[in-house]
Amino acid sequence: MLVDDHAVVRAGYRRLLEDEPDLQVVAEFGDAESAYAALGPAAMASADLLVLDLSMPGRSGLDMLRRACLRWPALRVLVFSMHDSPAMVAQALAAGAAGFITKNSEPALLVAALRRVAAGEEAVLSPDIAQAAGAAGAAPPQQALSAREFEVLRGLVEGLSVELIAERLHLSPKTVSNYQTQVRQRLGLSTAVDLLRYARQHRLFVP
Amino acid sequence: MLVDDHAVVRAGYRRLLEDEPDLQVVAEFGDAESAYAALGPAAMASADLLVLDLSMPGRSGLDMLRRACLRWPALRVLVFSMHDSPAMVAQALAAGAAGFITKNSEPALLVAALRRVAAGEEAVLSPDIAQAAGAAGAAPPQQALSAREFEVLRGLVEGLSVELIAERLHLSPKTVSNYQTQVRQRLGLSTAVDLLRYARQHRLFVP
DNA sequence: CACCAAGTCAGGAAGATTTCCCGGCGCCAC
DNA sequence: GTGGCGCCGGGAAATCTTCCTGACTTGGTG
Repeated sequence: MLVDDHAVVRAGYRRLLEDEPDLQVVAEFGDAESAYAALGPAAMASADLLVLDLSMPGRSGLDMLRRACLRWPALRVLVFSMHDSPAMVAQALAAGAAGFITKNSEPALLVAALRRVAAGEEAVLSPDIAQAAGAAGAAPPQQALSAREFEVLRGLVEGLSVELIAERLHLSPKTVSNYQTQVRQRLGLSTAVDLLRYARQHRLFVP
Repeated sequence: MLVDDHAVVRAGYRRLLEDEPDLQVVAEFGDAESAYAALGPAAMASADLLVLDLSMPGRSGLDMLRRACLRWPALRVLVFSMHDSPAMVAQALAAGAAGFITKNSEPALLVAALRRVAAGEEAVLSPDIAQAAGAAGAAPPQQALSAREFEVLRGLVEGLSVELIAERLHLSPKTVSNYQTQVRQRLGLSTAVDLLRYARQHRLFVP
């Protein structure tokens, strides 16, 4: 199954995957919600792997990933994203992804990664990510963030108010406010502008 | 549907609208929250248009607009405000409004604007706003800021705290705080992140 | 299985900030 | 001069942040 909001890109690597005799695309979706809705016993029976792009409009792809892996533990997901920040990779793996490949990887790498994920391997990373993660292993300040803290940070960086974030995550504004405080002190940032600078430097969310 | 916190004004143009045989007011609200709460499938079925005053207590007008348009993409909103700053107009349109009419427009203009919005037209502006927006298109809108306001904006964009800015400008933190409020209001920006985005878009201070 | 550590969620209370409203200055223009 | 406008901040009220606390769920671990 493929999930990617960019139809052209999606069609592109669909073709690419179908050139492999042992790979077959049985479904594709343009947004996380409809993909999640389509997950069910039937889908689980007919599909072995899910290729997921995280950067999609609307609800966070990360969120969909989390929910999907929770609901269908047998699901094997390979994240296929344009992002390459260690923080994003860490979040994706923690959310239940079995691998993470950047979109500027070689086509052969995608296929290879898919086979490794299918074989049951965990934490399949493209080389560029593996080295970035290695470098960040020494000083990964933002890996200290929990899933929720990360989501709140995303909202803040997008310029959403605390209330809006609370609504999006179905939380009390109070809780979001508390998370905000935690994030700020974990990251050692005082002003909101510092926050945005930090996110930009670490290429966390949209440029 | 009408949303305006000033009951008298609301009743006034309600009458005005109901003088038109093809227009009918099916609901009205005095604050953004209750209006937002009332939005639902039933409301969407019975109402074609929403006339919204942004300047309501709690700064919630824009937020409500954003949330409402997010949740109900089919919603057609005409903002009917006393404000006419290009920044505010831009913000409202960005938030999802289909039109923006100032409260000192001719009554006939409101009716005409409503019909144009109902017909599916986007960015329906009253003449005064259209010309203000046009002027702002050529001349930078941030020139509406006074020197002090500009300096405070710079400090904020640089990520300085209110105290630091006050110290740099030899002012009371209180004064800086007040300027901050003014700047945000003039530019129609609510969160600090919006502020930074604005500065970046207008190439204000070199990042 | 008991147990602990960590994450999630949110309320209360105290403190800090923002916002709104207001008044006093000084400057410039008409 | 007088009215408008920018500058500067005080007071009061509203709002937000911060810190603390507690309940509940999860994922290991001995």
